[in-house]
Amino acid sequence: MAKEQGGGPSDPTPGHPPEENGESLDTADRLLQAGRKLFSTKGFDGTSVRALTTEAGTNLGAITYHFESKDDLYIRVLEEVLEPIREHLEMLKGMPFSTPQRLEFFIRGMFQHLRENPETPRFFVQEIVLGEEPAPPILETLRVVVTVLTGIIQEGQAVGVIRDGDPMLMALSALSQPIYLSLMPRVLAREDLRRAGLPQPRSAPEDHAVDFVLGGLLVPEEESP
Amino acid sequence: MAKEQGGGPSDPTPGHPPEENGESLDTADRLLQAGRKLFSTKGFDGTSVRALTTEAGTNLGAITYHFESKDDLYIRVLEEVLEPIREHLEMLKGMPFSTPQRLEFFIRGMFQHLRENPETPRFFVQEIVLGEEPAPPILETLRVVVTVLTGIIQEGQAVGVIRDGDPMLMALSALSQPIYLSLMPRVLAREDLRRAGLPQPRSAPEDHAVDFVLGGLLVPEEESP
DNA sequence: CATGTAATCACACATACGTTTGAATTAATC
DNA sequence: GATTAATTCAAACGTATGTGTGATTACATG
Repeated sequence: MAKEQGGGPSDPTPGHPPEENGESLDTADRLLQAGRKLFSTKGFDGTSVRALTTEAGTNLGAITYHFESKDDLYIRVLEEVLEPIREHLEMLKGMPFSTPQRLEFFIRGMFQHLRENPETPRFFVQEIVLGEEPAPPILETLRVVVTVLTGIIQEGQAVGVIRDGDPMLMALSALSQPIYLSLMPRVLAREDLRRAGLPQPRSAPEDHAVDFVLGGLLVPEEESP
Repeated sequence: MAKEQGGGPSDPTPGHPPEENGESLDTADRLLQAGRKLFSTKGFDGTSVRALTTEAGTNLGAITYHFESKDDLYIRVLEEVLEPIREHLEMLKGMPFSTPQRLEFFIRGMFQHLRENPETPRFFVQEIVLGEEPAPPILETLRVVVTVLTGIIQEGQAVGVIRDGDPMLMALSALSQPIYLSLMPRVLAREDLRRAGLPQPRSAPEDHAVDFVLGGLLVPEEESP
């Protein structure tokens, strides 16, 4: 086997250009792309190495060569998918916003990320629900998100703009809306459900989520007496 | 093969007592029970026929005999798990409650069901996220739940106790809380996350969910001028 | 007790799985 | 142009998969 032991096929120092996307990605990147697509929609166990390598247009052995195993490819995909979320949270921390503005910024940022990366909530939910325990990148992301959100909420409670209540559960409820509302409408829009008379969403989930979460967390404004 | 073509091993008219649970369930029921446990925690693809029959303490061929196939067993499990939800909704329809009372009744009823049947939300999100399309029992349950909830919300909007907004998205948000909040706290209570300083929930998710959903949907009460 | 059906069983079948192997090919270095 | 390392490839490995087969046991009814 022509492979150094370090882990992965050495750094591609020789002249690879920044890689336009579409066709001319190198094999490892095409495998990551195939992993995003297939793992997210069919799950880890529902995705075979053969399906991945076919989707990536490469050979059966490519996963073992470029990554160590199917498991390792999966973890790499997960890390790539979750990275932008933590970046978004870093931005959130450094901004001089009020509590409601922070919450709205968080929700809209999450929606934007999930719109651009529809695989994310699928991975997230799979990891929460399946297997002994979620993979490390999921746990770490969850830890960061909940910590930041809980902090924002406690801050708001101290100032009196957020209701009394368990900050941790409030954080979970806020997080639930982008995840849940980026998954469900697609399902409910199915042809047969529409024909069965199911009412369809008429407004943007994003705007609804902001109203719903702020309504659920903020102390209601009093009418001037 | 000693099996009639109709589908399933004829009705057990001969003297089966109502079946205490625990040990003395017959093979088909033990397989359904094993399916609940394994399918819900490992997914369809992650659960082998051998794992199921071993868990049920029976022979490898038992699934093909008592059900037609692994797929058929899965659908049967799904139907059994979802049935009580529709029953709960039937009760909800017939009750002379106000809109907020209806919403609270729905949320608490869902929490109770999910507490007694922790597999339900796992099946639900697996079906939403994995595969081409959710299985028929899921779609039908979803249709009923969303239809009923949307009706309640529209009714409340007509009377003026519920805010303006898309009734369908409001229904989804209400449904999201029992599902999401019956899954997440278990994950966040993990030992390593607690050691990493993650704040832990201090109150009942059920009570929080009622406050959060009602806060997000109801028109805020005005202070008397 | 004899008969017939329901249920269980051990085992075989064909296919699909993730990974390994070693040769063939490509691309960079001297 | 020769040498070397990186990558791709076809084929094979051993194991696990879902289902089928036919014999065997359990049990109610005549």
